[in-house]
Amino acid sequence: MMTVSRVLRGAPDVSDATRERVFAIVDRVGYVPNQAAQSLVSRRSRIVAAVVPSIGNAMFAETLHGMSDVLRAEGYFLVVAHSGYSPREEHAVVKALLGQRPCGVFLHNTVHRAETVALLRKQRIPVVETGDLAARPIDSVVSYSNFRAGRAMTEHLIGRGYRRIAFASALRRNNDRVHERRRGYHAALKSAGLRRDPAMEFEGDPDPVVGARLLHAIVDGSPDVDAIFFASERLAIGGYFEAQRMGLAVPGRVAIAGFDFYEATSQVLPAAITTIVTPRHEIGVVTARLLVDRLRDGSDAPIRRDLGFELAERGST
Amino acid sequence: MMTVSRVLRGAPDVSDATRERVFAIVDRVGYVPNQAAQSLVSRRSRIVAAVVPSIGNAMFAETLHGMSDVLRAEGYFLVVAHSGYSPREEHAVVKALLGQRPCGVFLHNTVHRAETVALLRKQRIPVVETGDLAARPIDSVVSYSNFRAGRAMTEHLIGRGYRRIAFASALRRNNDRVHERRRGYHAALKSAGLRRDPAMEFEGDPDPVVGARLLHAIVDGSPDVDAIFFASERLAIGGYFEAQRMGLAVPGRVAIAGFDFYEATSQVLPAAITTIVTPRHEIGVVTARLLVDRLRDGSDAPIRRDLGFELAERGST
DNA sequence: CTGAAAGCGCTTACAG
DNA sequence: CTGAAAGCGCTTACAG
Repeated sequence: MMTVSRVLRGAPDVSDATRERVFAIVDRVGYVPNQAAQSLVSRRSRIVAAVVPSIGNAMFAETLHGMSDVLRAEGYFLVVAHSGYSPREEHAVVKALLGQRPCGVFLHNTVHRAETVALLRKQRIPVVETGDLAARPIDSVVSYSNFRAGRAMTEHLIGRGYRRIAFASALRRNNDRVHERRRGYHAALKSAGLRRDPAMEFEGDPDPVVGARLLHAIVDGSPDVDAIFFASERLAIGGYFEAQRMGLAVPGRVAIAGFDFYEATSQVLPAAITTIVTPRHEIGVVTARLLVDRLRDGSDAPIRRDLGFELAERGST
Repeated sequence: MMTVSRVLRGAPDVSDATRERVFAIVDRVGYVPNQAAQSLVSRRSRIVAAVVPSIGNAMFAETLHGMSDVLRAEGYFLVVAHSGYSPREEHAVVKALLGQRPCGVFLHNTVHRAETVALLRKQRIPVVETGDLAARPIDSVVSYSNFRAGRAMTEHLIGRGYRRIAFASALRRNNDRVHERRRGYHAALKSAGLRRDPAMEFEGDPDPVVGARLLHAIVDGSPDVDAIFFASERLAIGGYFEAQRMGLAVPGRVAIAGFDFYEATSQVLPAAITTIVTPRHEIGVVTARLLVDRLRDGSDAPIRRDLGFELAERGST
């Protein structure tokens, strides 16, 4: 039994002849070691737990994809769960996942309940957060800055000569990402000497239908609006087509900017939508590498990685 | 120790006073039972393994989302991995996942290597496949019929008076879903007395840029084409905008039909794209329920569920 | 280079 | 209603 264990773990001190016999038999009988027993006795699992707000959301799915690419190659497993954007559910999910004794935890969210933070800290395992470059992460953080991205887009619009810039986003409650984008929008307005106007700020479910409704409401309510920064791509796409339906030229009558890469936005006609491209896949890859490296080294120094973003200037602004 | 075990599993035969003491202490110290030990001794894990072609693809992510909704509520965990559309990698991934001794396996694919089928059958655990209503599944199958969907869309086009209908899809190799859609296309042509024309069939990476290129090639190469059935939504969206760029009226000059729900296709102007809406989320929910029910009953009767599809008729046809 | 002993953290099955 | 014994399938640490 010990010899099989050694061979499968690639330990030295096994004769070539024995090694080959073991491999042959393992192959023939289709033996796959029981990971539960392995992790019980070795006191380390190969399970990484990931909690995202929604598994079905392509943005988060892309990051999970990146993680999976690396973890699979390194012999780790990815257990996923979603919180439905609720800190309360996040806590319940994290607690349940800890029953698997994961060797690392990934949270696509940086706003947690105090008890969730305490629970995770107590585990003494690496925890990586993303979603925003949080000022005070639980442990490590791999992200881009929503504040800087929101500011960059607003500066872009100002640079193009727009002065009455509306801001429309997903619901801000419990959503640090959106909150930070809005802070960036405010910061850019301020440095340009433009006044913030609460009547130019909107939020709603991030759905194209809502985006359409918001665009309509904004243009009707503030006829002097000359640009709309949709800090959510699904709102942007809905707003874009609503502008077409209303016969408003984009960007002639109103410029439209989005946030995040949503494939269709680069395709739409007559003008593709200017947006912020975030490194979704890379965040997953870097997170997984960081976890794997730390488990190998046994290091526990928190890591902070800003992977940046790109402002894709297109015809809509 | 036994008493704590009983209380946490909700076993009877514990006095109320003891039960309360146990809960109080468990809460205070934040005790979460080690699932590895549980599954080792009880010989049943609470892990469901899911393999999809690509985690980042929104279609598959939506099904995983549905599974996660149910599994989480029932106390199960979802371990996900992707095969990159490769049967060889699928085999490696399935084998690795079996090390977790999952209580059930989900495969978003119905074309496997013989050794993968054999390996899974040997485990004596429920296996659910989806992607297509496979004729000979490993065990259970929860899906819709790509053949019927492909036929229904082609019949729709014929019913609208189109006669020279091109078919463009993702690469067919190792992709039963696309293969079946094409069979449905052929069946509909045949019942309508229309001739199949190999020069009207195309495949390529399912990317909007490829869709644009294909539309261009089809219209140039077969000037008499009057409809294009893109059996992949990302191709459809690319083709749709390319038609606009080329100044071709849709559907006046050429009708365009898609496959699968891709949010933007319901938004585009001037005409939304006719498509097949598949029950992605429901497939996940039904799959998870089926797994949970079977584990509870101990039944091992294979189940076959056809969840159907909807043909969403829109302006583009 | 190979193997026997001990034990990871639980639950099953049995005794009281 | 409560608890002691045995053991799940492995690896660690030690002996030869």
